[in-house]
Amino acid sequence: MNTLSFGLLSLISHSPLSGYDLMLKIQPFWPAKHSQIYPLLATLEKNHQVTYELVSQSDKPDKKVYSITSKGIESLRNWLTEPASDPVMRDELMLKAYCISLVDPATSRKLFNARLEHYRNKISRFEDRISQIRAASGLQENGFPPHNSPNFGAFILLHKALMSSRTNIQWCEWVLSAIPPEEI
Amino acid sequence: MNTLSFGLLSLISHSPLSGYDLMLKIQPFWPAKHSQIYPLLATLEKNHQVTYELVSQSDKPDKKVYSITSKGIESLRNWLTEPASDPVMRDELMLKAYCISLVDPATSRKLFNARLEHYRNKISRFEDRISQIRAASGLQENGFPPHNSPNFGAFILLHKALMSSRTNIQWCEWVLSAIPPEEI
DNA sequence: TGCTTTTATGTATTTATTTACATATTTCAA
DNA sequence: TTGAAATATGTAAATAAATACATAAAAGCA
Repeated sequence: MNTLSFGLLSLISHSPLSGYDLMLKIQPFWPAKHSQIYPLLATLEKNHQVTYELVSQSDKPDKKVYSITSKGIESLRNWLTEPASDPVMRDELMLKAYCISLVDPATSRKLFNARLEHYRNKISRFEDRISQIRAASGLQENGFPPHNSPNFGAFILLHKALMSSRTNIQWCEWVLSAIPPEEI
Repeated sequence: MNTLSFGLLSLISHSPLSGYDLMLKIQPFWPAKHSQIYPLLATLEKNHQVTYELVSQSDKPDKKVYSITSKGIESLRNWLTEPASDPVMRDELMLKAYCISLVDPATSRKLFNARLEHYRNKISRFEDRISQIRAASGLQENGFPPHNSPNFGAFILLHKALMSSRTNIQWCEWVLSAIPPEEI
């Protein structure tokens, strides 16, 4: 069973989800296309880690909603006792940054401004969802959901995403401050 | 030509490097095994983006040292004008964090303490290398290498790595502060 | 009515990446 | 002196991931 399979199990452990919903929801943590997800769900079902229910929808196409089994929960508990492998980050901008001195300041600025936009767009979504969890859990300023609450995981992940985005924005702005302004 | 090929070109554009050196050097930006790198270098050479020189060593095995050609530089300049694709981050700890409420605080702590160690180990190496560049370029406190200097790229990348590591450490410590202490 | 988008699920093919297999030299430690 | 580790280069096989192919229902628009 590969990491993505455990990731799907992890999401399903919170609440039943369709393959399509899983595909959308797992993107921030472990990007994957639906073509990778559907076959893994079929395998998880074959191994009795999950079950699914066909749900007819009148407004949208029908779907399969997957739920975790007790065997699936057991798999997750076991997986959690093993150390997490190192994170893998692949960012084309890093490779471009290394040889950025080959091009003019205008070309350079474009790259970092685009990335700045990328992170700014993400940040507002994270802030909204943190507020939602705070409200739903009745938390004050610096409060956490309890460690044994399912909200704990989502809460700390949103904070990580928010902190990382803010740091990346700071970095982009710092880099842009060192690129000479375009002359007119 | 894929992203890794451009990454190799980008590193070679600073100074000639062997396949083995490239493999070691590219890890922080675009992890890759030597088995992926050697065939790409052969293709780059076939397309006249790089040339290599056989270098005999008395203390170590002989090696092929690759240098960039003017055609290679042209490829890089062209590539730099295209927008950088979105960064891809895959972190098993994020998937584990999402269902962390399934396990006891002790198991939970182990995961985050291990990750804390991971980032602390990285941070000291980055600080050392930033000092090296500062000294070599004769820079003061808040100074940058000039935008058209090859050092500019390495300098901003090291700062990004340092800033990200610090943020990740803060996040791990913040999470650990919310996990109940182990009872004895 | 025909066109696009979103939701929904799947398979086939190609590309990217990892792991394993293979070889060779030097240094260092048990 | 045998074995491990680092340096060095390569290929083969397996797995992971992306792209493309395929179908379909509903909604909204022109």
